[in-house]
Amino acid sequence: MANIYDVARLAKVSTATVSKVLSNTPYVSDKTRQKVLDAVFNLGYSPSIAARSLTGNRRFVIGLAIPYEPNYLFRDPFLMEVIQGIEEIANEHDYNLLFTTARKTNPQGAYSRLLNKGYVDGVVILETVKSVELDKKLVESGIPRVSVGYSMGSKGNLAIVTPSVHANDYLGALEATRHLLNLGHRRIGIINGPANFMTAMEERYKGFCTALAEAGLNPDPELMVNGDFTLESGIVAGQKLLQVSPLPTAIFSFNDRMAVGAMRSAREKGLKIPYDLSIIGFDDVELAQASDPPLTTIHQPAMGIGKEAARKLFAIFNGDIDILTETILPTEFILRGSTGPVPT
Amino acid sequence: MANIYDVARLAKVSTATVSKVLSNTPYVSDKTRQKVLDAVFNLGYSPSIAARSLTGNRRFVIGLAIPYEPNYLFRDPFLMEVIQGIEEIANEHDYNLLFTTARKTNPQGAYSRLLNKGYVDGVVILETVKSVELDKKLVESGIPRVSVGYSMGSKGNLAIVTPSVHANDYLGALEATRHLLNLGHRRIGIINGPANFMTAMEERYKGFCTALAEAGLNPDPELMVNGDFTLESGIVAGQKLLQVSPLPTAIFSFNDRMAVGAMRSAREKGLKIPYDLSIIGFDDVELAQASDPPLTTIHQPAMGIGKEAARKLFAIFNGDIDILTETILPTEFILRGSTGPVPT
DNA sequence: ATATTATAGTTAAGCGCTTAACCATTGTGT
DNA sequence: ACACAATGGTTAAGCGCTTAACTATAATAT
Repeated sequence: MANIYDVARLAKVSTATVSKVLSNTPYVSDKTRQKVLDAVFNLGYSPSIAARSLTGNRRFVIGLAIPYEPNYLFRDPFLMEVIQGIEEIANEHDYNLLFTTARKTNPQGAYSRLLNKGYVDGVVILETVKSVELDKKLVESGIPRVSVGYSMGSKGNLAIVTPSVHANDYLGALEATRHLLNLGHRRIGIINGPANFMTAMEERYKGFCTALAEAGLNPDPELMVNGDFTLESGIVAGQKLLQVSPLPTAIFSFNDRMAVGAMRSAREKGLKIPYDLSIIGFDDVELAQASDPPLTTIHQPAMGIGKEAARKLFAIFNGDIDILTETILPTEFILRGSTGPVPT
Repeated sequence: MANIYDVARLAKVSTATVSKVLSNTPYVSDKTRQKVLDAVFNLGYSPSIAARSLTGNRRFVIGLAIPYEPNYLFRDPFLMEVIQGIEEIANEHDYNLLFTTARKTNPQGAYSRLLNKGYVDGVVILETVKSVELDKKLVESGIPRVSVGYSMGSKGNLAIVTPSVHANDYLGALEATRHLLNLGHRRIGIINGPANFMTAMEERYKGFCTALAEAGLNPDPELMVNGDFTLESGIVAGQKLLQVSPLPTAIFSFNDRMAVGAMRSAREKGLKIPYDLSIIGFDDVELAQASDPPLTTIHQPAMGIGKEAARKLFAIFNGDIDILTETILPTEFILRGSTGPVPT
């Protein structure tokens, strides 16, 4: 494997010049630059990050801190799309992604590697409430970080400690609920995420409540069940909701997969969607288009969220950002076939 | 952040001794060992991997070489599950995963980073035919590698150059096709992957042809269309197949997502599944259970494939494996509701 | 014409670690 | 007693890169 000396020798320049060319430092003539580039090409040279890192600079790796069990992560198309967005921008900058998922066993172990200076230049955290602790460690370590989700600041009254990117969960849920209310629904079941799992779900719940309040309604605790975002949990949740009496006429699921699960339970109960029961989801993943009927849902710009988060991280690297920002991306109401007027 | 000199100073020994203690080299007295350990603890010291790597040792990172456009990758639940399996085992060994996807622009660039010594200890390749070139480079670089898919050896008559792990695509497809044939279907459309994309698809096609041959049939070129694994491409493929005359009575899609897409086109054409048209998929991803009717399909042990691949890589690290092995995992026929007797 | 600045390149120190080569004890067999 | 090994520890080179400090030349201003 060629190193920088080989390149320098072949191009008949010093290693410093090679280094300059590679890092686009000015004050290198086009001729020299070309010589170096040719040598790089001919030798198939690419710098060792190990050595690069040692010098105390960039590692060209950004960490992805995932406080989920990998099962959650990899099965969740929404999360995957977020990651795709991150990867997209990272790649533009010639960066690689380092994955770290949480583990029941030795949960802090994986993270400590992330925090270890020398591993990554920055971290994108996929937020859950559980990440607060990680957050603290990151703050201490001083590693640039961005949260996909809600920074601590938007939670309690703490100062914002982590710049964050997320969709407008509140408005999205508000709109979803209003849609159902406009269709005449008054008993609306909701399928929430795991209790105390993430702020986003709390925001959606708030949006839901606000819309109800607008219609002079109060949330009925009997009509809320928790799932774990999987389709299976949606089936169970749907079954639970469909044995409450009087029956809900609509279900608002906080993600699409559980919504599709609920559709399944409804079908098994002989209910026709949307005639007997309306169902609305959240996220707008591929599954939402594939279901039968296609799912009315709230679109989240998943890829955009990921890209935004990555861009923000790079902006922090460059020092050209107030790092305490919170970026909120709009959601979009997507009308498909799973919602209809309340049955008479 | 403390470095090894700080530890050495505090423990009143040389850095060499600290290094020995940390790497469990013999010939250090218990007393000295303890002094060093105390110093390490008090300073919260942990060695910089950058420096460690420079010296030519382990990086605790394995690379994931993904010769797909990220769009393919992240939207493919099957691939994601494979990766989850890899991640699972990597984590057990305290390793992290480094992602590298292919790019139209500068396609070799991303990889060269992977190959760069100093980046990763080993590589898992998600195989496509396109990866052959990468394969060669990896062989040259001598980085331990495992392919999820077919090694070059199982393709032409080349010697096996990369240990590999994959499902028995041939038998899976054979079984799927036999199932349709047993139901009386004689005109079977197939939705293949992108042409010349990966060996796995060729194997499935072979299995399909063999089953046909058993029934005394020949594949009809008109009844094969290519998709790109997405649901959308499945819709298009379905439309194409459903305007061939005489109409196929069954469709075998080489993955589930396209199968569900084809179900959509069938529905739009007013065909009832499985009464007017049988559809069978491949993979058995979550979507297969969620579709209506649930999809009959061939189960691939995606997570198992990933785990196996990772285990194999670690075995190579330890030197306790004949690295030229090919591991084939069984598929399983999953009967659900999308296939039925040929319409009369 | 001279001083100044911009441009183009080099030299060499050092990032934090591992390890071969070396030195200094202590223990063992004869 | 002495040679010799086993044990416990140190010194210093070097991994491949970046970058501050420096030199040299060309362009521009005064």
